[in-house]
Parts: sequence; structure tokens; C-alpha cells
Amino acid sequence: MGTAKTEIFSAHQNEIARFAKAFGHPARVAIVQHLFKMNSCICSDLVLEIGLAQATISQHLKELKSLGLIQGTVEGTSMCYCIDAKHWIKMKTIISEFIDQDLHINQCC
Amino acid sequence: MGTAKTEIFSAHQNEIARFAKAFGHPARVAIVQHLFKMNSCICSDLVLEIGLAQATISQHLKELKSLGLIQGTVEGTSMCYCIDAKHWIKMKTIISEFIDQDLHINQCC
DNA sequence: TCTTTTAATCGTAATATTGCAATAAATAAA
DNA sequence: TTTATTTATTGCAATATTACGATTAAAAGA
Repeated sequence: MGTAKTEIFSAHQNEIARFAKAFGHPARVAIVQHLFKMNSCICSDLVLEIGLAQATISQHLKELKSLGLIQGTVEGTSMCYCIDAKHWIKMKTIISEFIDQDLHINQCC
Repeated sequence: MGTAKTEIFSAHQNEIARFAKAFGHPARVAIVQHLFKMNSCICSDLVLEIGLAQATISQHLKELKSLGLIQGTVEGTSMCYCIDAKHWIKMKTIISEFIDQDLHINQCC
């Protein structure tokens, strides 16, 4: 227990859930918003901007990076992050298709 | 610790995160998909369809209901669930605005 | 080389989430 | 009324997430 039973769901359902989960914490929402606003910025900027400890921000960045939503390049002793356009668009397609389903005239039973 | 520091984020950022979190588990994705497909269905149908214990499905339904994304009406001894169109559209607006941000020609630094 | 700066990782504590068996509650059917 | 049927709730156990201090690693600058 405690573990989600991912094996009983389709790859597509799990993919939707993984992307949605990435935005399921306000810090990751804030990171993404700041990257869109600034186009790119270094890790320490995000630490200042958001107000969580450096270790915590690094952890959130890692999660976003593991999904391919952001990418980081070494810039001297800093790390410069930006949105990964290609994967962002892929995520956008998958999430949009899920939330844009047509609503019939809906009534419960 | 263990608790998300919601107080340092804006109401809007927290709202995006709350909605995204709702879809951050494949069971809730599957529930929503099935409700869209069937327009409405009773709890026991979802239990059969999804293959988690009844108590677990009830718990996931509760989470979706607490966000207003679905609604349930009593139908004899059953509960009939469907998508709550009004709140669904509200969620859709908020999430779409977040993921549809314009990507500049993006390069890290 | 030595020091500084910056970010990732490790270790750990606190809390949240997931899942289910058992039980309760509420209505329908016999 | 008694018995099914159906769903919500309770009470756990297992695992995941969040957060941060301390440490490590890597490059820049003195």
C-alpha cells in the first residue's frame, strides 16, 4: 500500500497523471511561470523568487527535468534553466486533449 | 515538514496546483474518462471498470467531488456520478491558461 | 593553489497519499 | 420487519512527498 497501482491503468492514463502531478505543487507552478516570464534564469534566481530553501528548489527542478518539461545548461558555476519547448508542447497536447473533452448536457441519472 | 508551504504562493498558483493534483493519480483520470464516456454512472460501475477496492474508489470520488469536478445524486441505494460542467469549465480555463503560455524562441542562457 | 560561489545530493523528520478490510448507514426488496 | 444491496466512513499499514541542514562537487576568481 501507499503505492499507486499504476499497472492496472493504461500507459496513456499514467502519462496524463504524471504530467498533472508535476503541476500538483505550487512551487513547481511558480517555477514554470517564472521561466515563462524570464525566458530563462539560473537556479539561485528561483531560490530568491520563490522563497524555499535551495535544496528544496533543486528537488522540484529535478522533478520537472525528469519529465523533460525544463532543461538546464551549465553556465559557469550556475545552472541556467528554461522551458523545453518540444516536451512542453507534447505535455500540452496530452493534457489539453484530456480536459477539453466534450460535455454533453449533463445530468446525473 | 512534509506539508507544502502553500502560504508563500498566490491563491492562483495554489488553485492551479490543486486542480492539477486532482488529475495526478491514474485512478482519478480513469474515473473522469469513464464519466465523460458514459455521461453518468454509478459508483459500483466504476469499481468494476477500474478494479480498485470500493473503499478506494469512494475515496477518489470524494477528492474529485470536493473540488467540484464531479457531482453525485442519490439513486435508490446507489450513487450516480457525473461531471459537474460548470466547475469543469472553470478548471479548464485555469489549467489551459497556465499550459498555453507562449513559448519564445527558447534557449538556456 | 586557495577561496568563493553555486547547485546537486544525502540524510532525516514531518506530513500526505494510497489502498483495503471492516463497519456503519441508508434504501430497496422480500 | 427482515434481508440484501450499495456506498461512505473508519482505522490502519505501507509508501511517497515536502522541506531543509549539511555536505559534496565543480568551476571561477584571487
